[in-house]
Amino acid sequence: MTAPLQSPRRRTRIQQEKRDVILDAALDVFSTHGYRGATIDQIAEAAGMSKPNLLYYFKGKEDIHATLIHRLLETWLAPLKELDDIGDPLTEIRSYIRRKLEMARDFPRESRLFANEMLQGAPRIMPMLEGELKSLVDEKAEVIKGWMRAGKIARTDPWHLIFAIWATTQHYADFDVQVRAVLGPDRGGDGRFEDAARLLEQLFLEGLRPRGQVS
Amino acid sequence: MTAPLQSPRRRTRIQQEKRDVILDAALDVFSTHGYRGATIDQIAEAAGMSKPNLLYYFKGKEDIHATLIHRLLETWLAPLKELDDIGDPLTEIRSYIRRKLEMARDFPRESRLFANEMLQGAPRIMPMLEGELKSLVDEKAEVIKGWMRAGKIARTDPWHLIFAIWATTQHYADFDVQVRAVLGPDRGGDGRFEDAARLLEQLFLEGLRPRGQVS
DNA sequence: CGAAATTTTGACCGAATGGACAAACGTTAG
DNA sequence: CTAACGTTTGTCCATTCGGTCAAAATTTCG
Repeated sequence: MTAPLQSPRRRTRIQQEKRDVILDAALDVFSTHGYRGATIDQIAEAAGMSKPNLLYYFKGKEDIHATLIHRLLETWLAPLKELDDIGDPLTEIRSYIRRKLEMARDFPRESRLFANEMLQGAPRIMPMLEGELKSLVDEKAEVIKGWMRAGKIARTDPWHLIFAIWATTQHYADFDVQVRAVLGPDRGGDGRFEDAARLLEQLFLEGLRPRGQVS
Repeated sequence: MTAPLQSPRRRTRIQQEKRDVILDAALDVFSTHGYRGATIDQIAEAAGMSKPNLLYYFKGKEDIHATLIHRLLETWLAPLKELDDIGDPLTEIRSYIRRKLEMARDFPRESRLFANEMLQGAPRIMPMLEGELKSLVDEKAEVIKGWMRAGKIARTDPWHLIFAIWATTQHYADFDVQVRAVLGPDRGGDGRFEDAARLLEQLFLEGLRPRGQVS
């Protein structure tokens, strides 16, 4: 009867478990149908419980989605944060690409949830894009610029470089169906991520190899 | 009273016009909310007509969406088809990137409609992906392989190379909000496509510059 | 055990949804 | 003018939607 939702501390272990089950089911539904296309009934069924039961754990559709988005963003920016000023630039970039590609492989639903939000015009996370995300990217762009000034990598636009890394890696989560369909049953298996990694490493590392100007 | 829908030939000019207005409105709605998230009322309002009036021109929601998808696919594959065996490989690839980037700039809604379909698992165009698209990509991959064998460009996986071009260019349509937000009001203006073009050309052309093996 | 708290559910509600229909409106050619 | 055809809309319908509620079932704990 009492509402277990607002209190900062989740009480029972059951509550935490059920919330996780719901969020997992909701991630399935939201990531494939978007916010408006998803229904609570669908989520409830996927979570193996009745709709009122689900609404006992979450205030409503919006609440579930917000929780999901919030969780997502925490892990989403982690790889970029790790991009470090110390260490060999090209190694750093290769590591970043690797990490992003692993995320596309291991958390494709999260990637699609994010993509859906973008396609809809990011109505729920616009402030975060203009705030936290922009700050982080600007900061890392400065790091990359430093590498360019030092002649460690070729000069180019750091922001668009980051976009290119995002685009190419997330593509394997967001457009997974297309990738599989085009590669066919033979090459579309688990090996596609290694193949992608090879191509992307060559592309970015060779594309960024320093040349020309002397430091 | 008579149904003007099924006959292959559209009769009046009014019918053609109204259908175009509806499709334009529907493209807005479907591309931002996905199939399930879009509503006929929404489309009708965006098209400036009543719902029954809209349903006079199209059999239903499915019909509108199918027409839209069908139209989209015709123009979507055109750039890749133009990728030609004749001509300098690097120039061909640069042209292809340019064309794809122009499409992201000029037809972002079409790109988002396609992206939405992918996120949903491509339920309505799976056969086309495995058929027409795969054939075309396989064909062009052969062309690219020829260039590699001839030592014109560096050896790499042609399929994933194509994926990388798709991903990076369509990113500017599908993730437009994010790109704008991160670049900020100053750099997020119209110039972002030229900046993107520069980065992508450098990335792909330098990343693919032939080296090592002699032909 | 048994009482209190937690969890689950069936029934229900108003609003929105995709769609049907016939009546009304407009246009045009004889 | 008017009959025929094309176009538009108000009304209606069954279903689904997000969400509520009180009662029932279950768990927890003294």
